[in-house]
Amino acid sequence: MPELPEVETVRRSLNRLVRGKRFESLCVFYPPMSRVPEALLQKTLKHKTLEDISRRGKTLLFAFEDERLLVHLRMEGKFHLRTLAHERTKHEHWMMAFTDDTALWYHDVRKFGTLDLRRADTVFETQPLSRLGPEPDDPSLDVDYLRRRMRSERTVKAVLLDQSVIAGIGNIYADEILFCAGIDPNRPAKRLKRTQCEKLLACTRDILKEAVALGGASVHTYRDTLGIDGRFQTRLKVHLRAGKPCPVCHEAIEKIRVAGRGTYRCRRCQH
DNA sequence: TCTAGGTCCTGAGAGC
DNA sequence: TGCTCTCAGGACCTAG
Repeated sequence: MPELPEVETVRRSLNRLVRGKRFESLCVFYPPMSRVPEALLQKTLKHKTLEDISRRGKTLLFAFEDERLLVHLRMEGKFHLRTLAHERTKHEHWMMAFTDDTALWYHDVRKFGTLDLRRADTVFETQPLSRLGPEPDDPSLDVDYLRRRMRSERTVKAVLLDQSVIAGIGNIYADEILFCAGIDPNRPAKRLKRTQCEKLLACTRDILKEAVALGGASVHTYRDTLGIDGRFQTRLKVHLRAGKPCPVCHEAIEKIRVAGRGTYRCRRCQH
């Protein structure tokens, strides 16, 4: 599933493929996916130039001059650049055509992805982006902030997955970050000590930075826009490794359920 | 206000 | 072989 590193990889690919193209039309084949009527998208974006594609958390922002098209890939969303003559396949749910007879097709087996529209001057002041916490590399994300947000009855993993705390962390990286920090995902967040918050923050930054550099992790069905696999999956130490030996102590990795999510941990290394 | 759980959705895999 | 059931999970909504 695309988390921050995978969405960042998609963003970079899309910038290479479609930046500078002019909007011609947009067709939504599965209406519940779009929070804006198709006619309004057409009217608002018509003849505007796609100047840039940026990212906030796991959301992609297509900058069409003074408008922002917000795309969330959720579980399985991916893009393919095709010609206008392409025949729609079963899982392609919307398509954005450009004036050069190319089109960006959105493919999503589970239909969880979303499409939204905001004005550039208010995009960060309105939901959903206004709810997001700092990016992992944001200087405002420091130990004091993290300790404040960890004053919760919830488990550490639930807090890490909360996008209003840190934007961009999903299930895979939450498991890897907690293993790196030696923290049990089931531990109540409020019981973390300052040194553990420091370690958690350092691991968050290190792991996400490395994952971005490697093009994300190709697990489940994720591939970037060009169909190229990421390489971070070879660095996963606990996620999807139930029953396999811990790379540190060789105890078997166990799979449990935390915050409603399948969670992998080493009982011996994580406390 | 905070938290947990249900919901959306489809394909893969297990079990019979 | 074919059917049914369960599981996977990000974000939003609702109930307690």
